[in-house]
Amino acid sequence: MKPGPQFSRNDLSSLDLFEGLSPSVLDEVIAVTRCRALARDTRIFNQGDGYVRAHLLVEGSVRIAQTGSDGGQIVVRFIGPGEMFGTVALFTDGKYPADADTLTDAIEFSWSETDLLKLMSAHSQIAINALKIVGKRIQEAQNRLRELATQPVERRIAHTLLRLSKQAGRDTPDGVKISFPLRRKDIADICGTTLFSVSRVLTTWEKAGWLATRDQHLTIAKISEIQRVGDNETA
Amino acid sequence: MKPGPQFSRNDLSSLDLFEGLSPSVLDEVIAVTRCRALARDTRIFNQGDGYVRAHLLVEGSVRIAQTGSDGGQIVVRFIGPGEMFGTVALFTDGKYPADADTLTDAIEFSWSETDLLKLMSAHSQIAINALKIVGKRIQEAQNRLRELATQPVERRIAHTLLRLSKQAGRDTPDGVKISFPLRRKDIADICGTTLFSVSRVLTTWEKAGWLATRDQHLTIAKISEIQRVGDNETA
DNA sequence: TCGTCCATTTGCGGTGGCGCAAAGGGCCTC
DNA sequence: GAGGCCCTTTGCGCCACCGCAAATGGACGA
Repeated sequence: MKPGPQFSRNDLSSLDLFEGLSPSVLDEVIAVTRCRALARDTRIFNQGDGYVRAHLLVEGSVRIAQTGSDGGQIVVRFIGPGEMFGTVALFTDGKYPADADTLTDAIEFSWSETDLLKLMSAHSQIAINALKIVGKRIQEAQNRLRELATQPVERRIAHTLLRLSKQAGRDTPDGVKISFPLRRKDIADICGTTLFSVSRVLTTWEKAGWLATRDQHLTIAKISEIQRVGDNETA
Repeated sequence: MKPGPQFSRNDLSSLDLFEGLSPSVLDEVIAVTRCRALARDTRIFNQGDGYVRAHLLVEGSVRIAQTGSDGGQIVVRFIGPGEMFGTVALFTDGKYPADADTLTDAIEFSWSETDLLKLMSAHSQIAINALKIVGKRIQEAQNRLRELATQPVERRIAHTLLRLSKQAGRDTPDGVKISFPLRRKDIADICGTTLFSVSRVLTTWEKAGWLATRDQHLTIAKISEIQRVGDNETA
């Protein structure tokens, strides 16, 4: 195990990637795990970097964003505690396809490509678990593609908020609070529009009392209303 | 091996999914492979179907399309010989996320979820190969997302044609011919626009002598021009 | 308490591309 | 060879959405 905050088998066994592994295998994993603490607004890796590792966020939040050869940018996804990131680069061309930045102070585990490959070769369960994770990501990406291609901005924003509250929502007295710090620009980059359009829509919803923004954090008071906008065609 | 056209180890060993396997393992695979011949315009599986198999197209072409709860439809991808499809459903919720239709007469291999899972558990190389395949798909999906979110229709169409010619292009005296039968509507559903817009753009390009449509097949005479439209911002 | 910085809001104008309707144009069937 | 079917083209009007500029509003630091 490499330097960093302490952790135990339990920290790993609860993760999707290492589900169903015996304690001795977990120990093997731990032996090659690197653990790091990261400050807020740190670039973890750059799009195009060649020295690839698989990452797992233990604590905090991370934004994965992709920039095109023109300036065009999208947020691929936000990462919360317990989620993997930077794994797509593994086993393909060996280059990260996007940038990763911490939005808060964070703690991550990571593994080198070769170490992880050895682990997967020896323990196919890990590879199968990884397939499950990547499969879900693909489904999500395909749904976003369909939304982007067929639905108007308002619906897309609604779906984005619903997805985010499912991923990182915490119940509070005021409603469901999304635990990522979100700027308008971030939301725009997720659902493929401009921060202006997002601002207009969110302001409307805010005035209607459906949600509130405080301190770069969104709290949704009336999920059902958002859901209605997302589903129904007659806004 | 289940009934159907004959095939041998060689047919499998050249496939990405079974790369690097020993002959004896290939025999194991063959033992649980189902092979089918399919007529043109056959529905292979429906979005939402629960009885899931992993598919591999040996010959012909298949369109994977997703329909939303509203009528909105997108083409997720076209499948050519040697490519896998319907694999995302495995290991996730066990339901196909899209429809699959043959565009031509076709031959496919397929495996049941449980058989494939057994194979992967026993031979981690298969699982790792699958990860590579799925990883590429995710990268492609992310690139499409960015394009859809940031680029105007003309550029998206250009990129779509470039991708298709890379995937299924064959050199001919007249240029690169895309071996899928493509209707305007298909192209529109790939790049998130309407068949009208596609028609307008393609007509322009056709008049410029950059490409030709014959018999539902596209032949690109001047790839470089298409490339220029795709890359450059000043059309 | 004031000034600076950053994020957000809001107004206004322009337009890309959608939507529909109607007119071609192949191809197949009878 | 006449009719029907499907795909495509083309014209026209319109509207959702973008793009910019300027105003507003906190948060932070001196």
